[in-house]
Amino acid sequence: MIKKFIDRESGKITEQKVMNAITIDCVIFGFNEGKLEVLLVEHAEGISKGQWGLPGGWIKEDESIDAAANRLLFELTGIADVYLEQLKAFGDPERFPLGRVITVGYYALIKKDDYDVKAGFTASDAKWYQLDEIPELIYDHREILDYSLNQLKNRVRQAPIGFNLLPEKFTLLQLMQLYQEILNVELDKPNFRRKILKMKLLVDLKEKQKDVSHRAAKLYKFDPAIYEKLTQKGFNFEL
Amino acid sequence: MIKKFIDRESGKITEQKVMNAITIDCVIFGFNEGKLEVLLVEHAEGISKGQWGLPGGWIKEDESIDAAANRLLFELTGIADVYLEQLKAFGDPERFPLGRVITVGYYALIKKDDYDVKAGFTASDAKWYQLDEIPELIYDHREILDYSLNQLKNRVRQAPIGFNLLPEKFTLLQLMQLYQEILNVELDKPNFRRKILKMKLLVDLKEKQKDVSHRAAKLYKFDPAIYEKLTQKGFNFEL
DNA sequence: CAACTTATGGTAAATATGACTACAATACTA
DNA sequence: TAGTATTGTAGTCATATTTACCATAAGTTG
Repeated sequence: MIKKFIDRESGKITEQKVMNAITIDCVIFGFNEGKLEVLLVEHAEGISKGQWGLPGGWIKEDESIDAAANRLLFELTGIADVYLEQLKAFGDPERFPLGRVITVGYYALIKKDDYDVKAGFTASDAKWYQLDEIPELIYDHREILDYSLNQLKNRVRQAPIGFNLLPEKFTLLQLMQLYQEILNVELDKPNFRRKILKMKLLVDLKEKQKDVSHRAAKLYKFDPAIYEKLTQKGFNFEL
Repeated sequence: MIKKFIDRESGKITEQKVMNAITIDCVIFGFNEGKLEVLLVEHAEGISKGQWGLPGGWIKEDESIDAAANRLLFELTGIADVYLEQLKAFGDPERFPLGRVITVGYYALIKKDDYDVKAGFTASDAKWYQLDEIPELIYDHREILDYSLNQLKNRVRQAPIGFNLLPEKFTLLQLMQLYQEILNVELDKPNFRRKILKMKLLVDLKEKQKDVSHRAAKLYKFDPAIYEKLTQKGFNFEL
């Protein structure tokens, strides 16, 4: 695409090729047995055949970026209606070997129980990886992944988004372990439970765990409506 | 740009037009007499002639997004070497009336004293606006501005970026007023000064204000090198 | 010098944090 | 069935941090 540029000072007109291709790449986080995991796909064709990367694809002409991210997420993994937030645009001219392509990074938080996302659910292979087992990734996907991890660490302390990684009903210990894993810290059980409960953000479901080989813990759920009300009263989630 | 899509399940191939134009728009913040200001430009030509908007332009084929943002900032305002950070990509299909254009938003923090940015420094008009006097803006620029304000509020509490809006040498009261304005809160002078000084982040310049009609305050400066050292020791800026 | 403005230091109550102890409930196992 | 292991839940207390003040110092202006 050729575009004319007018120099404001001299009035000179120059022509210059401008950017013309945009994709979306999505970091999908899951939480399983105390470990944070990321869903990666193996490319089945093209120059990156056999290599692992983030699920992604092209944005269509008539859809918003958010819509494209949701569509691609569903097309590639069957995942829908999840927490999905844009990270930023990545646009190093050399990031894609076959030409200039800018990509918009997203990250999703999913309840792994809800989606039985297994290897082989699409034509290309797909697999959950723990953070310390991530293979080499194509293009700048490692950079996008690292950026998303950092973003997750920051956001999770400022907003109640961690719940998106847990089942609908969860125990306080599960919640604490989630934060321990994401923030990479050790927390004190009694102190953590006090801090969370004091926010009055969680709904006590008056239910207990079943089929556990120890004292069953109370189950709670997160209610966005309650959070909404609290924020309107000036409440600020902070961990 | 036409692109082929392969449906992973059915193997069907469909063709679809994909995105093909990207711009950059930049929210430039300044701080003057206790008020946060934004630099807007009046479009001199085209369909939006006479209307106000954020300074911006096209990304070139061979430059990174960050480089494009820096270049445009300089071309449009003469501003260089300032704090400049990407917000995110904005891509509603209807955001630009003449076709599908995605824009990458940036925000810059500048020391107004350093740059004598006045109306008329480019062919199109430009002017600083206080936040409560912003005129109607073209396209989705109001949305980008609102997003940047929110981002600024969040970032300014987590990282020492506020100094970028102040002169090289500043007083603690100036710093406090800056935070009051950005965060929209009232702060206590003695408490604020203690909190900041305890971080040992500021360099006491052993100088005082001059030509003020009251007791002169000590001048301080922010030293990025000190901040660097402190963060390596595990220090986390937080206000 | 008095009145005024801003800088800066001090202090005490309230709140939050962090470390630790104790005990309750359940299930497994010997 | 008694003991052991595991996790859940409650309580305590010292310490650190925050917040809301009061007081005084150092200048400027008339």
